[in-house]
Amino acid sequence: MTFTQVYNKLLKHYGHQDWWPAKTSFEVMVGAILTQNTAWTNVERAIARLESRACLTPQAILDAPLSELTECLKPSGYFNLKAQRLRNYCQWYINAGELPCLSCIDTDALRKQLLMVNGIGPETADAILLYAFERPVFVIDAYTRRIFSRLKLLAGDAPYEVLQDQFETGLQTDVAVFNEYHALIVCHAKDACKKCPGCIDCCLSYICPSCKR
DNA sequence: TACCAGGAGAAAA
DNA sequence: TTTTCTCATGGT
Repeated sequence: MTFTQVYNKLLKHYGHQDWWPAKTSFEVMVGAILTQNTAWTNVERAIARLESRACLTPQAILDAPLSELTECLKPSGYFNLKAQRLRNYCQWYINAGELPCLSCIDTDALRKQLLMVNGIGPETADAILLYAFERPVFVIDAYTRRIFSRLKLLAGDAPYEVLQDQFETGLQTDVAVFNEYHALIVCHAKDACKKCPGCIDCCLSYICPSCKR
């Protein structure tokens, strides 16, 4: 099976996902940081708290007392860590001139800048690049490693950039496809057999070796 | 009760 | 250089 064939099967099975679930590009950025090792439902609560306190702008996040910021972030877990990471990101974002200036920067250069912000790793940087800046970069997450190593399309333990390169060369360079594909992978992973975390359901013609479903 | 969730960075080996 | 530990809440 090829990357394109998997994509087509997932799309046919689950339909369009309409990602990223956010009202603004800055909200996408905030969500990308808050979702680190955290279920999205908890991130939604934290974002709602930020919004209710008018803290959903970069300057408001920097101006808010740390205690208020951590209080907003509590539902998403790691609140002390994420408060600092969010502030680091907002400081960089404002200094860099925000969306109008950053939109003019080459994707590779922008990615390097993002990775220099403490708290922004490869996956978070790529989620921001793809879903907020609409750049054609493929997001590799734990689900992608698990599913595609089981399909024997990837080596699950390979470095992040190696896997990303394999995806990007195996697909047409298309922001819309990269956007949809990652969303479908997450959707599929959540839908997979609950008794056997990580197994792949029948829509990919794979029988879980543990549960024999 | 235990485990997992849309990771990243620091510390230890 | 690679592996392990820490951060933390909420749902199942």
